[in-house]
Parts: sequence; C-alpha cells; structure tokens
Amino acid sequence: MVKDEVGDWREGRRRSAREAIVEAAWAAVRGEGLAGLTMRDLARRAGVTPPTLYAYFESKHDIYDAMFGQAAAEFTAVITAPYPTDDPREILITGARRFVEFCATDPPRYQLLFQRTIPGFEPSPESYAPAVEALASSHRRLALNGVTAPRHQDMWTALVTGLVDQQISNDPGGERWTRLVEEMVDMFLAHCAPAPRSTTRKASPRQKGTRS
Amino acid sequence: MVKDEVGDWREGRRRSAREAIVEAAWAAVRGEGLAGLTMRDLARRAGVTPPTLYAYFESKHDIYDAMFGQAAAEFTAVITAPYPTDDPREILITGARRFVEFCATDPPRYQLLFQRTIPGFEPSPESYAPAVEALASSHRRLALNGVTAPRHQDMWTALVTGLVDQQISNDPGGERWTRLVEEMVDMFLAHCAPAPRSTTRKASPRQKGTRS
DNA sequence: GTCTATAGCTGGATAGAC
DNA sequence: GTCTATCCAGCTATAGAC
Repeated sequence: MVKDEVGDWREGRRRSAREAIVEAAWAAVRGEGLAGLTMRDLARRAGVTPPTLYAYFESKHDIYDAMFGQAAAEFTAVITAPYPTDDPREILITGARRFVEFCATDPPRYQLLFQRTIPGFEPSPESYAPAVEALASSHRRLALNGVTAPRHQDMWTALVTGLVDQQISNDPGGERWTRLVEEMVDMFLAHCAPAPRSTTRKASPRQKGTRS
Repeated sequence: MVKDEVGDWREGRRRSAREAIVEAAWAAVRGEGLAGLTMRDLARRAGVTPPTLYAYFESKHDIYDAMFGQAAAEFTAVITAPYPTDDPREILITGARRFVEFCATDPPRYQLLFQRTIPGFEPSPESYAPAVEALASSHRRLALNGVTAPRHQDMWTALVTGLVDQQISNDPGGERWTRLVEEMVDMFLAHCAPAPRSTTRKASPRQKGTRS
C-alpha cells in the first residue's frame, strides 16, 4: 500500500495545493455568493493565475464538486458526532440544533449541499453518499422517539429546513429562528410520538424518561 | 403625463407591450431558471430584438422589478381572496394551503418573491408593498386562532416555508409536502393556540388525512 | 507547475439608420 | 419603436514558453 517516497511527497503536495484552492473558493463564495464564483477571482485569491487552477481541477464544476464533497464530509462529521445523552428527545433536539446551526452559519455551503442552484452541476456519487447517510441517521433519531411514519419523517424535514430557510433569509447571522429548535421539537413530538409525553411550554428543563 | 386621447392610446399600447415582454420573461425563467434570463433570449421569445427591450425597460433589473411587482400583486390577490368559512382553523388551513400551492406551483416566482438570489436586485418599494401586507394578513389569521406571540408567528412562517422548500426541492410538481398542510396546522395549533374554548371544534378529535 | 497571452464565447447595453 | 451592427466587459478554457 506504500508508494515510493517521491510519489507520496508529490501526492501530498498536490493534495495540499488542491485544499488551498478549495479553501480560497469557500472564501470567494462567502464573499460573492455561490454562483458568483469565477476562475479569475479564485485564482487571484489563491495567489496563482487561472491556468494553474486547471492543473488541479478539470473544470469549474470539478471545483464545485470538491467543495461539495468537503462540505458533505463536514456535515456528516457534525451530525454523527457522539451525542452526550441517552434521552431520545435530547438526541433529537441536539441533532436538529446541529443541523440548523451547521446550515445557518454558512449559507453558501447550505446552498451548495441542499439546494441545487448551480446550473448544470450535479455532485458526483462519491461526494453525494455522505448526505444520504446523514438523512438516514436523521430517520434513526426519529425512530428513537417512536416516529417512523414516512409522512412524519417528511414533516420533520420540512420543519427543520423551514427554520434554516427563515434564519438565512430573514435574520442572517442571528438566532431568531435557530433558538426555536427546542420548542419545535416538543411541538413535533407532542403530535407525532406514539406515547405523548408531558411537555412544558417553555424551554425549562424537564424530567427525562417519562416515555419509556 | 399626457391626458389627451392620443396620449392615452399610446400609453395603452406601451403598457400592453410591456406586459407582453414580462409574460415572455416568465416563460423564459420557467424554462431556463430565474438567473438564466438573458436579454437576447427574452427578445427572441418576445419576437423583437434586444434593443427594443430597452424602449420599454431601462435595464434587466427593471424587468425583474416588473416581474416582482406582478407576482406580488398575484400573491396578494390569492391570499386575500374571500375565505369561504368563518371557522378560524379552516381559515388558517386555507391560507396556508393557498400560500404553499402558490409558491410550489411556480418555483421561479417563489424564488423571485421570497428568496433574494438575483445579485444586486432589490425590488422597488412600490413592488414590495403588497408582500408586506400579505405577511400582515397572515398574522391576522393567526390571531383569529389566538396566536399572537412573535415567537409563534416565527414558528408559523418557518413551518409553511419549510413545506414549500421541501416540495420544490424534493418533489417538484408533486404534492408530497403540500398535502401535509392540514396536519401541520393541527400540530401547530395544538401547541401554540391558547386553552381551547369549549365551543370549538377542539372537541372533535384530530385525525390524520381527514378533510372537513 | 506556473506563467503570459489569447482564443472563443456570451453577456448587457448602445449608436445610428429608418 | 424597431431594426442592424457593434462595443465592451466578463467568462471558461487552452496553447505554448519556461
């Protein structure tokens, strides 16, 4: 599995250069918008000239794909990180909070990952796989709370993406909607969970384990 | 502002030509995407040449603004049309259904009206006014159901836009999320509405998928 | 691998004849 | 008002020297 030393070294150099370009690309889209990425601007930010970019990427779409893959990996890492509790409700809340904050803190990343607004761009299957896994993990956390109906899974995705959507559109950088996660979860569980638990209206700590 | 007959006639001609161009612009964005609108393509669709467009609009943004104003007026008309019931819950459901269907049946229109994705485009105040009024009317329908807390108004907007978002992104042309409106409303009211009045339909148990 | 230079294209917008 | 013709800016991508 070990290549010769020079090969490894070159491979490492190449990868770090790619990563530097991708990093510059993220800075670019955060400043100019996702669709506003241009090879000229990216080259300038990366400290090279446009043709050099084509030594590392085949096309502009190839750069978007690398960004997509990186973002998808970050997303998976955030969502699948250990949950510091065994309480199903707490797990669901934590998962939702992670999702909403991950999306709301970086709108271009959200736009690239979950909204398809780049004309002609489709992520490669390798890049796309983590996102699918993350959705499945979301369904697992719902199942922990007794929510398994596809209809309710759809309501759940609408609920959390609605929070993200409003936060990004109407209060960028703030927390006007992100802070509503816990109350939304309680509302959702009160309606969709099979054995209704006692819930208090406000965000006060409550006793755990009333459900099982 | 010439008021003589010839002036009126010319004004009428000018307006109808403008409307024809705007109509062609809608056809264009439905085919090519909102950001994919080009003056060349628009001119071709409208049966004229690009310079002619500038006889009716000052710029491409000016065309977007005309589209925005038209869409906002349509939106207001749909939302404020008479509600064929006095029941607060039915009114809320109807309003939400109108909103979700209005948005989901025409994604570019939704994108132009409610998401700000055209770089550098801001609607003129005249065009923007109807949308503000529509939001206020939404708050009035919530108030009919006893929901007045800003926090709950925000939850409401997140809820309905989440349905729209998922419907457009994951099932365009279908009704996988739009059909969830009624159940979402019941979930929302169960959580946010004040103690149910004894005279209301709260007595009838909520059941899924049942139309009144 | 990185550069200079440029091809080849498409975009918004305009000049000026009619 | 509408046209032909065009300007000029910006884009992706490539050729070829080093």
